[in-house]
Formats: sequence, structure tokens, C-alpha cells
Amino acid sequence: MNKRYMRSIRLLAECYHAFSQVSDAHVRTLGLTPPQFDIIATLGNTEGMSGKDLGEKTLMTKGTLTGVLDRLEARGLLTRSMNPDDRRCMIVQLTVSGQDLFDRIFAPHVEFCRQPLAGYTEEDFLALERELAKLKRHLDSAGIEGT
Amino acid sequence: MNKRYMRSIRLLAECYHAFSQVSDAHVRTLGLTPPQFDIIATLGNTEGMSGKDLGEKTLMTKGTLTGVLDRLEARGLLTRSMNPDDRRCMIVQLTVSGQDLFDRIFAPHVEFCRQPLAGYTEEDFLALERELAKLKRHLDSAGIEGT
DNA sequence: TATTGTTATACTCTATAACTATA
DNA sequence: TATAGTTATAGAGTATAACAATA
Repeated sequence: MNKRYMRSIRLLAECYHAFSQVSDAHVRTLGLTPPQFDIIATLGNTEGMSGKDLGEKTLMTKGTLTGVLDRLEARGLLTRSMNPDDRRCMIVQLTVSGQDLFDRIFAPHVEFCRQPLAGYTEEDFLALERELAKLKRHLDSAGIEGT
Repeated sequence: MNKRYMRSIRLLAECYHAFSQVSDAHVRTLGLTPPQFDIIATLGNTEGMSGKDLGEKTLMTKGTLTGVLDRLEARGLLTRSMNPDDRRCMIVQLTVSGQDLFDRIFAPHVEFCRQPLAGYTEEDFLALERELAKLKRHLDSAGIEGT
């Protein structure tokens, strides 16, 4: 049983790494680090969100998030503004230039990363999705806290 | 179709992240960083291997590997020695102390990380394994080069 | 010439904890 | 007291490229 477990987990890591290598290398050609792309992708086509939400979605701790946001803000890709309803919170939003970058790179990036799976059928994706959703359900219910 | 693809990939990332959070946090309580644990786990119960092999298995570039190995060597957990057959290569091996560390922490770590999947049956693992193996086959055949 | 590994540089991310300001 | 976010610190990994030794 432990053997089956280890084989599955090893495969999970290998798949993720293999995918990341393709994705991260492409992201860097776009002039962003993977965490930076993650932020841009999360904020794209939204009204903006708090740093807390952003941290939960991207799985970054708040200290890390501050640094990543600093660099993106310095490049004029996003802004931080006060939330009048709760002045402890900020609202992080893409600027016009940031949304424009998102529009230019997001879809092509997805398309680029999808290439290795060009041979996948609808049924292949469905089967994969089913197993991963089940796995995620178990992992989540074990009570993993973000941040 | 792209929607199915994105859902699967998002799930892959989420599962890996959720698992990593459990695993990495536990690894750090053992006094190792995740890359360091990766090296120890790869070298455990082997005769040792070249830096090249180690880099391929752990997906680290050679520059990164040098740094990680430096820190482990400084702690007396592994040694680097010359390969007499090809003096460009080194042979990286756990020391007695390194193998001892491996023996003490590896199985408990696996057991710890397995907890969230305590409810998984043999069939659950088999189905997951099947889908991930298929995914890996496709990702690999796309020609991803390590290093 | 190609390969293995080290060195050097500069940057980014990370963990951690103390701190500020709000609530 | 608790929460959102910043700051500070120190370390670790990363990309990249130049380099030495060997093949």
C-alpha cells in the first residue's frame, strides 16, 4: 500500500515538475518570474482583490507577497490602494498597462503550455480531472492552512 | 477543450502545492530544506552517483547543485570524491552519518505525508497512478530537457 | 570540441519575527 | 486582542555565463 502511495506521489511531483519546466521557461521569456506571472494571472480580468486574498490564491506568505508586489508596482503593472471599508486592507489591481500585459501574454502562455498535451482527448482530460479532484478533496480536508 | 485543459492543470498545481505544504513544513522540522531533503532521499540506499545524475533526478541545474551539495558536505552528510574512470565526474555519496539520517527520517517522513490520504483505497491509488502515468508520458515525450 | 563541475554575479524568493495601523 | 500589511534579517535557491580540468 505504501508502495502504491509512493508511486502516485512521485508521479504527481514528476508531472508537476515537467509541466513547470515548460511553463516557467516560457514565463521567463515573457520577462516575468513565475511568482510574478502568478500574480498577474490571478489579477487579470478581475476588479482587484486584497493582499490577503491574493496570498491565499497564490499560496504566498504575506512577507513574500509584499516583495513580489513591490517589483510589479515599480514596473507600473499594478497599484495598491486603500480599501475605504477596512483601512487595514489594500486593494491590489492591475493598471491599464498590467491588464494589457495580461491580455497579451496569458492566452498564448496557456496555449504554449498545452502543446505537450495536444494528443489528449476530452475523455483523457475528464479522467485526469476526476482523479485530481478526488486527490485535492482529500488533501484539503486534512486541514492545510495557507500562510 | 481549453477549459478542460486548464481545469486539469490547475488541479495538478493545487494538488502539488497542497502536498508540498505538508511535506515541506515537515522537512523543515527535520532541519533540512526541501532541496536538501531531495538530495538525501535520492542518495539514500545507493552506492552514490555523479553530480550529473543527481542533477537530472532532482531537476536542479549544476550551479544550484554545487551550492546545495556544499551545505550538505559542510554538515558531514555527504562526500564528493573523484571518479577514477572519468576524472571530470565526481561521485557523491552519503556518509555514514548521512545514511543514518536518511534511515531515521525517510520512512517517518513518507508516513507523515501519507496521512491526508489515509482514506485512499488500493483502487483509488491505482486510478490516480494510471492517469498521472499517462500525463507524464505525454509531458516527457514533448522533449523536456533537464539542465 | 564537448562534457563535468566550480565560481561569480545578481536577483528573487523564502521563513521568521517584530512592528504599525487599523478593527 | 486580532487582523492586514510592511519592514528587517538572513539564508537559500535560481538563472546565467565564464571558467578549469578532463575527455
